[in-house]
Amino acid sequence: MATKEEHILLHAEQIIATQGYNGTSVRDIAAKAKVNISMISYYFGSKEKLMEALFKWRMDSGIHFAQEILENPDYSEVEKIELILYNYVNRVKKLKNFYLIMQTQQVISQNKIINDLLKNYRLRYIQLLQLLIESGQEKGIFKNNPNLFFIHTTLTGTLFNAINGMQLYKDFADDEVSKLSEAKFKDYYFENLFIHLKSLLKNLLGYENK
Amino acid sequence: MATKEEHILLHAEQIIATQGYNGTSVRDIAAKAKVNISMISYYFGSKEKLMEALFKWRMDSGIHFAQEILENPDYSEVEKIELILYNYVNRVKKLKNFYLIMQTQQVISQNKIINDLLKNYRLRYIQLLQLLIESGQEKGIFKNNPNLFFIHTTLTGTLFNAINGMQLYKDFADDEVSKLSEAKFKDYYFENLFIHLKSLLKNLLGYENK
DNA sequence: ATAAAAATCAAACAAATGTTTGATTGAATT
DNA sequence: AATTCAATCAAACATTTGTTTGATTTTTAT
Repeated sequence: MATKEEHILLHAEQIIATQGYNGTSVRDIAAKAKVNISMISYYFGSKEKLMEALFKWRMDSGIHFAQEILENPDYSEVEKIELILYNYVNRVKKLKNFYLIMQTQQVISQNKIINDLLKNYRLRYIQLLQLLIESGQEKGIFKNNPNLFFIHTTLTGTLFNAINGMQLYKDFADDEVSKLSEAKFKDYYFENLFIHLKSLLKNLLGYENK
Repeated sequence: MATKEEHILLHAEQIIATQGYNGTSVRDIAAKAKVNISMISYYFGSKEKLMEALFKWRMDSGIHFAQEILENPDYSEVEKIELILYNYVNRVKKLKNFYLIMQTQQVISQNKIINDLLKNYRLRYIQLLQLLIESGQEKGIFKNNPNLFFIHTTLTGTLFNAINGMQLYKDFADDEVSKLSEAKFKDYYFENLFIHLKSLLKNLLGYENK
């Protein structure tokens, strides 16, 4: 994708994340990206197609990493699932704004293309988990047989919900933590989030620490 | 609250849940509720104040039940926390549409009153969990000391995310389940969701089955 | 039955919306 | 240097938006 389109998408993402798709006008986007209003139609065709372009752009690179980990024979099942989880957490941390948009679009999107992208994203992630968990169960590494679908619901739900909760977490943290810089606090927050999610997985699947 | 206002709120809730606040016009609401457009201003003052009224209306009855359970000396900590969880799950099941709205507003709301309501709702729930967990830890019923904030994030996140996943779950379920009626399937889904959440809590807090 | 109050209505309002137009500028190609 | 193509712009467009108006109907109270 050309650099000008990315420039617009980048700014659109920021503003749509905080105001929502319907709460953001093409004039808002144009102003934020410092381009003429007509450039949105010029580059994307319409506001709706800009949104579709944003989703295609951001979701493209999504599953590849996890797929590679899954096929790598050098890792154990425990290592694989924790690596995939770690990657997921870091992706959400890095693409915070996009995952906020995903969260709202999952509820209210009427756009078929976006709905299909969202559905496929979920399906692939669940199937990936399924392969990994079944493999671990066969080898006796995972002792439990939990509900696959709800595991995914919990991982994704916790991650999504955690993005909204960052500010509130600061109020709960002790003085040391709340004095951290914005970036340092973000690191701290997502590190603890990862630890929490790891412990969830460990209990759900029933495996021992390495 | 008078019955006519409730009538409007009820229909507004339905349509805002599927289209979002900004994606729903007062004409949409008026049409759905079969009232004249000007009735929205007449009864609520404005579209925004209608939204505030919806939040006040639905969130009012929220925490009372949990508070009563907490103060009841007849229950053990394990019973208390599972009762509160059960009540929470059923509330989400019953007020599905409102919790969908909550989910999106948590991300994009610019309304101070709604933001404050949402924040207080979270805070009270976390504090309630804190009291319960500390009490259980003192008595040695809860063996672990997990991150309180992230427990709440997981419970709420799982529940919220589960609302969106209901349809997808049907695709994963076996024939028997997918043949169920809409209402029966909803019962089945939320029952399994409750079991899943209970198992999460049990592992996180570290207690044994009754 | 009459007066007062509450509820409903179609119509109008200004403002904001997404998109298109047609002219103008800039860069690349011949 | 002339021509072609891509990019940018201010202005205009038809709709849709939330809200208000002022008249009319319905309900309530006297």
